[in-house]
Order: sequence, then structure tokens, then C-alpha cells
Amino acid sequence: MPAKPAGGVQSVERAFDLLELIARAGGEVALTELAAETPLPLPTIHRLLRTLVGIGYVRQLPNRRYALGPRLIRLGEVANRQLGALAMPLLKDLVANLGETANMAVLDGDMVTYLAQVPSPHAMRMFTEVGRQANLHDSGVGKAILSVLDDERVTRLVKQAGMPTPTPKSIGTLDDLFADLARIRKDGYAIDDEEQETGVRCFAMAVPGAPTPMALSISGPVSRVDEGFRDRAVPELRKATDAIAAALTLAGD
Amino acid sequence: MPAKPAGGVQSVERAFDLLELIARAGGEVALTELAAETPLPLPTIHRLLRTLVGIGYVRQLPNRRYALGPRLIRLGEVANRQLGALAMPLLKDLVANLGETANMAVLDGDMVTYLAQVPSPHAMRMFTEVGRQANLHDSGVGKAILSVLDDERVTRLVKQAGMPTPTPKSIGTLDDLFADLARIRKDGYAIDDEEQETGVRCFAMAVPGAPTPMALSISGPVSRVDEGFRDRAVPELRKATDAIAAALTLAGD
DNA sequence: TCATCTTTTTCCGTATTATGGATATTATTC
DNA sequence: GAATAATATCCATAATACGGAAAAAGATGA
Repeated sequence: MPAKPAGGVQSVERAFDLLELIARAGGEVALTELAAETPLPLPTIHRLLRTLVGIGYVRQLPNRRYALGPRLIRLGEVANRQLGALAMPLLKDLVANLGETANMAVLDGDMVTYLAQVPSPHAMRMFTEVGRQANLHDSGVGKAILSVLDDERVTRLVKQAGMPTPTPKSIGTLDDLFADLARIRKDGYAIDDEEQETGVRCFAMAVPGAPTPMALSISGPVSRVDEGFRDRAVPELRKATDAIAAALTLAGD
Repeated sequence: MPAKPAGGVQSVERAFDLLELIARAGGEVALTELAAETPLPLPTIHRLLRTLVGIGYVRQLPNRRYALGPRLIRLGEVANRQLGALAMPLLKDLVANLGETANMAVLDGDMVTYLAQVPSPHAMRMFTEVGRQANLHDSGVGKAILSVLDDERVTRLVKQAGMPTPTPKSIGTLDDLFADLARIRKDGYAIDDEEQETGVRCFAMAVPGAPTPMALSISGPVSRVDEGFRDRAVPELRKATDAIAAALTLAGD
């Protein structure tokens, strides 16, 4: 095969390509389905998959299809904690500068999971358990994340998850959601205006170019988190999300 | 280098070895620290790490240390869902045969995370949110998992997490915990006897040989989940955990 | 039940990659 | 600023991973 520019170890890159294809297919796939998605020849795909099966990162099902294996779970959770650790100083700065609770969340299937939080010093404040999941369509971080995905993927995720309306202000239709996403894409930040919980407002922003979609948010009671607060929060969120983006790409490209 | 028995793709196996070493080191490590843990020469380690950095599965920090990267997060969560999907039919069988709520949880840092649940048909039943975390020392699945770890790792995890005592029956000291673990190792199953929540009892069992420590449990109110229930539950749990173990090793070895 | 088709798996000659010792570069420590 | 330690790069070559061809296994339909 033609030599390619000096770079990484080819087999390692190929192996991860296959893992991503399996993930994108929902976690389970046939050999020929993978072959349809990659230029690699079947024996090459097979050899790489057998290697991954041998070390526990892929499983072969009784129907001969291949699925992501259990050893990825712990790697994923350690990586989660690393990302949370990366975000903590930036969330602390957000709280120091804005006085309200700051959170980080990542896309997790058809929902978001909170990875890190620094609570506000106020007695009355937002508190979300780290590890807790939330809806994409009615949370600030969720809508921020949706705004960086293509419309087809947004539709699929939101239909899959459903659109419960926990408050009178919750978005309940795809049309309303897309209208809101258009605004978010234009303004560069999302608002949860008492959509997830009555009395709570939240401003959120996606981390640009993140390898796994993620967002930061700042939230508190509507009495404090008003338009004046937004004018101060948006630049701070941008600064923080850009810092994470920069940290994630250090020596990566 | 000497040829090794026909097996997997060497570079791929080595790359994952390095990822596991980084995970075991807490998620962040220096090149020379990795070199101390593996027979691989430095240039080889360096080349594999650079490959992983290039594709986002490892990050290099400003202090030149290496950390697990964000692209592992989604692979981990898809693998989580795959494992949950694997467990569901078995949990359903447990509920069908025993009538109480069945759960699956995995070790997650110094706690456990519930990955799957099938609730009991009873109106009064245990319900734990999938994704929710619980303590290792006072939950059935937690103690089942601890029982398959070596004492040093148990001590480290439990000291790190702390030993809150949510009920009067919660274990609060390492000595009491190790005494209980000795019994669990002898009997082959764990009991949460109103330790996590008053009025709730739970029997749990670890999945033998699982690449990431995991356990199944069956739980309900103490009025129903008594010694007679235990005598029926333990063989069913064993059957279910053995089935998962078998599914996880299919074509893996 | 068997033939046919599809998919997965194995074989193996060899082209190409990954290897690792030597060395260069960068960062840290004294 | 020198010494030391750690990371990063170079490059000749040994050994691996490659992929076309073929075999084996499973699915499908008559």
C-alpha cells in the first residue's frame, strides 16, 4: 500500500475507526456492515476485530455480530472523570465571576449527563447531582449540545428520547425546538427559561469542536438570573468553553 | 523480536495496554511512569501514545503528562448500554421467577453505577434510577463487587469514598466491612440488610471473571425478602451471573 | 433436505510498517 | 549555567500486518 505521511501507527488508528463505527451503529454490527463503511478489506477488518475481541474491547454475539465490549466501560468512566477534572478550574472561575452554579454536561445517548459542578455560594441555588441525566430538549446544556448537531441527528435523538414537558414553559414539539435551535445557533448560547424546572433559569454554551459533544452552563433562580446577568454570563461562558476546546486540542492536532 | 504465537495485532494490544495503565494510574501519567510499568521501550511507548493523542483517545497536558482523552467517553457509554442490553433478558427472568426488582450495577471509580433494572410488578417495590450511583460499602451490588477485589484495592476504594451510615444498620468501619466480605466470599452472595435504606433488603452476586467488576441484585421490602426468599434467590442469581459471564467470554478466549 | 448464496474466517507470500537503540531536544533541578 | 532527567526524533532493518485468494460456516429458498 502507498506510504502515507509519517503519522500514527496504522493498525491502532484502524482499530479505533472500527470501534467508532460500531458505536455509531448503535453498539452492534455485522462484519459486512462494517465493510460497507470502511475501505479496509474484509480480512483486515476481521483481524483487527479478533484482536479487540481477544482483549475485551469488542464482543462477538451468538449471531456472529460484533458489539462493543465491557472493558471500554472503565476507560470511558476514567475519561469522564478526567474531563470533569479539566473543567473544574473553569467552573470555579465561572462561579467566582458570576455567583451562580456552574455545570458541565456531555451528550450521553439521547440525553445529557452532568460530569462536573461547582455550586453557587448562595443559600438558594441550583444543585444537580454529578452523574445525573437530563433531557436534551428542555435543558440549557441539552439545547446547546443539540445546536452543534445536524438536524437529522437532532430529530433522531429527540424522537427517541421523547419530549416530556415538566413545566408549562417546556418545549413540547420539534417545530418549537428547531425554532429555538435556530436562535441558539445565531446567538451562540442556549437558554433554559424555566423549561426544566419552574423558577430556574440557565444559560449554556457548547464546547466548540469537542470530540464528544459537551456544554457548560450557569444557572440559578429567575430573580437573579435575568437579562443583566445574561449580558455578563455569555462572555464568561464563551471564555470558559474556548479554554476547554483549547485544552482538548493541545498536541492533538 | 521473537515471534509470538499467532494472535492479535501487536500494536493494537499494546495501545490498549497503555490505556489500561493510564486508567489504573488514575487517568493521568508521565511517559516514564508508563515505562516503569511495561517492558516496552520508550520510543515504542511514545509512538503509540502519539497515535492515541492524534485520534483523541489520549490527551497531552501542558505539563507533558498524558491523560485519557474525551473520545473514550462515548465508546464507554455505548458499551454501558450494550452491557445493559445484555443483562435485560436475564433481569426479566429474575423478576419473573422471584417477583422482586432486579438490578445490574458496575464498579465506577469508588462507587457503583446502576446500568439496568427491571422493576417488580408489586405496587410497593424498589426503584433505582438507571445511571444512579450508590456506595460500595452499604449496597448489595457494592459489597458483591468488593468481594471479588483484593483487600488492598478494597481498602483504597472505601477510604476514598468514605463510609457514610444512612441507616442504623449501615456498616461504618473497615473491620466490620472485611468481616462481612469474608462471609460473602464464603457464601458467594452479598446481603444489604437495611443498610442502604431502612425497610429494604437485597441479595446480590458478582459476575465471575467480568472484565469490569459488575454484579446483579434482587431487592424488595424486608417483609417479602426474607430467608425463604433468599433460598430461592441465590440459585437464580447464580444462574443469571453465570449466563452473563458466559456471554462476556463468548469467542473472547 | 439440498443447492445456492452470503457472510465470516483462514491462509500465506511479501510489501510495508513498526520496531527499538542511538541520539537530539526540552524541561527541571541544583 | 551546568547537570540531570524526561520527552521526542531518527532511521536501518527485522518482523509484522497486509490483503487477495480460498476455505469454511451459516442462511435462505426451492
